[in-house]
Amino acid sequence: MSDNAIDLAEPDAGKDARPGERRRGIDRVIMLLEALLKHRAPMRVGDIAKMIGAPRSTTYEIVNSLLDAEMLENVGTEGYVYFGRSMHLFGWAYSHHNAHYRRIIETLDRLAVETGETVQLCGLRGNKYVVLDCRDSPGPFRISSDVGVEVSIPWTASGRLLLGHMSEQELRDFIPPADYTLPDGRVIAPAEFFADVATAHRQGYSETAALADRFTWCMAAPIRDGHGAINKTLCFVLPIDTPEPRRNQLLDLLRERARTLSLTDS
Amino acid sequence: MSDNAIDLAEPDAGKDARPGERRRGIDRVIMLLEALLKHRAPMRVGDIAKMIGAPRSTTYEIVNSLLDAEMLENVGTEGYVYFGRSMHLFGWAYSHHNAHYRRIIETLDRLAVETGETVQLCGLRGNKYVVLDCRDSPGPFRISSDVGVEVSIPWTASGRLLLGHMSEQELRDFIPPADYTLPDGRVIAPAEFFADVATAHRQGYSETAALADRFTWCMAAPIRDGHGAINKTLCFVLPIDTPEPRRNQLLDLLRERARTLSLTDS
DNA sequence: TTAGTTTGTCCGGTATTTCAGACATAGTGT
DNA sequence: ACACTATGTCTGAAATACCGGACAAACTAA
Repeated sequence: MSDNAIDLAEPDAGKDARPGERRRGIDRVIMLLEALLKHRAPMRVGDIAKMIGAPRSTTYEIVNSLLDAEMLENVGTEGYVYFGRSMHLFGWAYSHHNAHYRRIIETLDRLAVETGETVQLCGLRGNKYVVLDCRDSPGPFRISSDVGVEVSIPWTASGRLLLGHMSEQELRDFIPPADYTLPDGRVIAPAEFFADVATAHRQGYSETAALADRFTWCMAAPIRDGHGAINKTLCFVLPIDTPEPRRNQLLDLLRERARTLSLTDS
Repeated sequence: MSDNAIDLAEPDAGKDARPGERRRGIDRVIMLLEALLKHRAPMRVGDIAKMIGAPRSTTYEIVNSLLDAEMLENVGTEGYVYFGRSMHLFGWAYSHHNAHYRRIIETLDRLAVETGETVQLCGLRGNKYVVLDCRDSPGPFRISSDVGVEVSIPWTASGRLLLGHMSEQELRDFIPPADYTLPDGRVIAPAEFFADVATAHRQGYSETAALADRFTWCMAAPIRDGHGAINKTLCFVLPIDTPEPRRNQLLDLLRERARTLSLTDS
């Protein structure tokens, strides 16, 4: 209890964790990996068991299987486990299975080197926004956000682009109401957000200033797949005081590069 | 049958695939992911079922669960699946969970930029050698080897370093006899290999010329963990005709950088 | 057309796995 | 010393996940 490894403060905790319920090993594995990703640090088996609501004996069994497969590995002196080498290889295979993704990563690298700013590749995961990859600005003011951490869509510029294909009703159904509340307590009016989405769709880019936090100016441009759909965006995270001429210059660059990466014009 | 999606030509195929044997879902999942990694391309559910020796109905069930979790995703028009977005995130979390790995990757980048050669980060996976990450030479002669593909240890320079802590008897037990046979049919004498391992251990680096293929000169230097053990190596893959002065210069650079990355001197 | 193959789904039975709980051991704090 | 908590392993028993097989639909080839 000294460290709060378990955060049961989740609003939706215990959603269907009725005790005495038997679950499949596969589902346990999925929950375990998601829990580990959310926690972002090695965990002990006991804490994993509590976090995913599984019996300890079952958790040991599963963890040992995954350790054998190197999908997890022991870290630290004892008892802590985290993702293993196999996961790296699976993830690498995912990233490189098509030439398109490789081109995107190269562009990300080039943008970062040329501008010295923080650049991100963003997408959706379920009804949340995630950073898929990033290159942090080398400057002293490092505004970094971790790859893989789920963020409410309305907090982000990219989110406005990624939802451009949805009708207002679909948006209403898709976004959890709680996600309109910003970290500092302010609330975005849904109607305003819907208008932003429509604007982003029309303009082909999106910008937000001091939204998720007070210090950043974000701009995002869409990468379209072969069907014209947007499921990834390229994005700059700038200090809020970046002068307007430079912002515009960066926006043009971002849009041009994203257009180059797109597989359709539309 | 038009494409050979299933390669049952594996020498160890059907090792324990006695029909009528029931297996756990978890084990099926592990086998499935390994199969996908080995195949290195999207596969159809039917082919996966054959490759891992599972009933089709079971395979559909498992694949659908993994699709829901985004650990797999549909690719192409229909029926093909490959690793999904979640895998990328899990793998990314693995790569960055400690500062040490990040430093290693930065060094890899720098070495590649500075020298223009192919640089690799290598390690073991079970009793095979794998490339964990690489930066390919930008030149016209691209000697690339895929991340994650398992290779026989005796074929590699890094392998000789990674086994430095083993006794001759341990080496005998560890290496499958078939792994001494090179791709072109030549056979490495085990005694010679054991001597190489000892030499590499003593020298603190290892070199091989025209071993796994006729065109490459490989050199590897050890990255030691906090206990002095070697579980990763830094490695150059050079064209075989690289002049000796340059080779020596590169070897010095490689050894210096690997030493910098090591957490112990030993 | 027919015959053959593959895909995706569904269902009932049983071999197996998950579960709860106990246990020894180790650590912590008073 | 004590009480308390957590770890890792084992076991019996019951719930159920996996399996085999059947089925319709789609596709191919002759």
